[in-house]
Amino acid sequence: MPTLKSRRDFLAADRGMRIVTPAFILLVQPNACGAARAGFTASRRLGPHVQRNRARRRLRELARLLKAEAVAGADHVFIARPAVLDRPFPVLLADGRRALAAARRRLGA
RNA sequence: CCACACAUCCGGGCGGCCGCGGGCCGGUCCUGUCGGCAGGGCGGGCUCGAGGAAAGUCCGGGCUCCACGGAUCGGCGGUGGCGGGUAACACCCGCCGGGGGUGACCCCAGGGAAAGUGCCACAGAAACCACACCGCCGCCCGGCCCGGGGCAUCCCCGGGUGGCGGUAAGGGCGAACCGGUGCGGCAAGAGCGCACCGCGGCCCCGGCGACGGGGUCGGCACGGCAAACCCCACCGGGAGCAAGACCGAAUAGGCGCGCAGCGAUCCUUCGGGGAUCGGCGGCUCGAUCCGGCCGGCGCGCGGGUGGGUCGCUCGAGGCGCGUGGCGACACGCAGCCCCAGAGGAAUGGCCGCCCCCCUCCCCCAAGGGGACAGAACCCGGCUUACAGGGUGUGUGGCACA
RNA sequence: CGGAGCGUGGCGCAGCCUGGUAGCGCAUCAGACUGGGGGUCUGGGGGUCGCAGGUUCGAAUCCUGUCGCUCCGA
Repeated sequence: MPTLKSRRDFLAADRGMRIVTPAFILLVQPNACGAARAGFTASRRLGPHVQRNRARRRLRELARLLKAEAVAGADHVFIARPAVLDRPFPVLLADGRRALAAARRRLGA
C-alpha cells in the first residue's frame, strides 16, 4: 500500500471523516488516484523521538495487517495519540478493525 | 566479612513465523536499440542495518564556499600555575601550590590588587588611611559638685566632672581592622626589645619550569573584591552539507520605464557599440593599506525557484602483538576486520525458553515489566541522562591463623 | 543547521548592567461612606526570584551547568 508523503495530501485528508479511538484518530478521504493509501502522523506532543518513532511503527504495523479491510480508493491517515504506546496490540488491532468498519459503513450509506 | 575509594567494561541472551531500509546476484515480462546493452515492472536468494551517550550543541578540527594572498590597528570573543601529549582544543597526562578526608583518595576560572578607577551595605570611634568612643596612665589643679576631718568665711584628704598630654594592650562593631603567642619592659603601654610562627627584600643551593630548601636583613609597612572596570601574556577571518559541485535553456537570457552614461587616446558596421589608461563604486562582521579581481544603477514585466547525479562514508578507523615512555601517547608489523548511509527519513508485530526487577519479611505459584534513550557530512573532546551488573587495584575496621 | 531573548505574589511587568532594602498596576481580604450593589477612600495579607553548583562576608543580580517557553534566519 502506498504511503502518503506530501503535506498537501495530509491537509486534504483532514477535510474527510474522522473516527476517534483511544489510541489514534483515523481520517478517511476518497482520493483521485483510485488506490487505497495510508499516512501516519506522530506529533511532538507524544514525547521525544523514541516515542514518536515507536508510535508510528505500531500504527504502520496495524495498517499492514488491516490492509485487506481498507476503504478502496481512499486515503487513510492515522494520527497517534499517547495511548498508542502502551495499549496491548490485540486491543489496538480490534480498534483499527472497528474504525475501518465504521468508515466503510458511513461511506457506503 | 563489613564499609569505602579509584579505574575499567557491559547495556538483556538464544530461537521460530510475518514485515521494513541499503547493497550484491540470478529469474521473468515490457520499452528503446542492428546488436552489445540501457531503463522500468513483478517475483526470489545472500548480506548488512542505531548509541555510550546517537542527546545538549559547549569547545576543537577536517571538508566546502566567500576569486586569492598579506600587513597593521581597533574593537570583539576566548584562554589563564608549570612541563608535556595531540591535527587541534577550554580535552588528556605528569608535576607544583592551596583546601578537605583517619586513610585510599577527592576538589580548585590557580596570572596581576606597590599602573590606575571603582565598591566594601548594616553595625561600629574608625573600612585603607588616617583618626581615637569607652577605657588605662601622667600632669594641671584654676572652676564646680559630693563625702570625711580639724572649733573655724579657711585648710587638708579622697572621689566625680573638666582641661592638656601619653597610649593603641583591653572593651564594644564586623566577613574583615596597626600580624599572632609568650617573656621582658613601662607611669600606663606599644615590634619598644627578644624567642618562635607569619610577612616582605636580598643572597646561595636544587629543579627545564611552576616551585622548594637554607641563610641573612627589615621591624610590620602592603585588608578584601579582578566569575567589578581594567592591565599583562597567548589564541581566534566569516559562513555552514539547506556548505557546495555537475547535468539540463536554466539564478541565465529577454522586454519596458526612469536616472546616469566622467576624462584622455584609439577602433568603429556611426548604435554611447567596443578597447586601453586614469577616476569612481564593489569584493563576506569593523577600520586602514598593499597586490589582485569585478562593475552602468534602480523599479516593473516575464522566466525559474517541486528534477536527477555527486558530496555520502575507508576514517587523525577498529582489533591484536611488539618496542619506548611513570603516564597521556608515539612508532612499528608478510597480522586480522569492513561496521547504517535515508525520498520527511528503514528496526515493527506475534510466540517459546532462560536472565534480571516489581507487587509482600521469606519461599513457591501466578501476574506485570526490561534504565536513559533513535544516526542524518565526518572525526577528537566536554557536559548532561541512565535500571542493573561484571572485573581489577587500593584504603579503613573486625575476626581467624 | 545557525542565532537571539524570556522564566520574579493569582495575572501583567519593574528591579539585574553598577551585588546588601524584592517594588508597581490589576486582582484578593478587612474597615468607612450607602437602605443594598457598583464606585471611591483607608489599611492589610500574599513571592523557594525556574532548578543545581560556584565566586563573594553577602547573589533575584556575577559565572557555569541544566530544565522549560518564545522568536528570528537558512
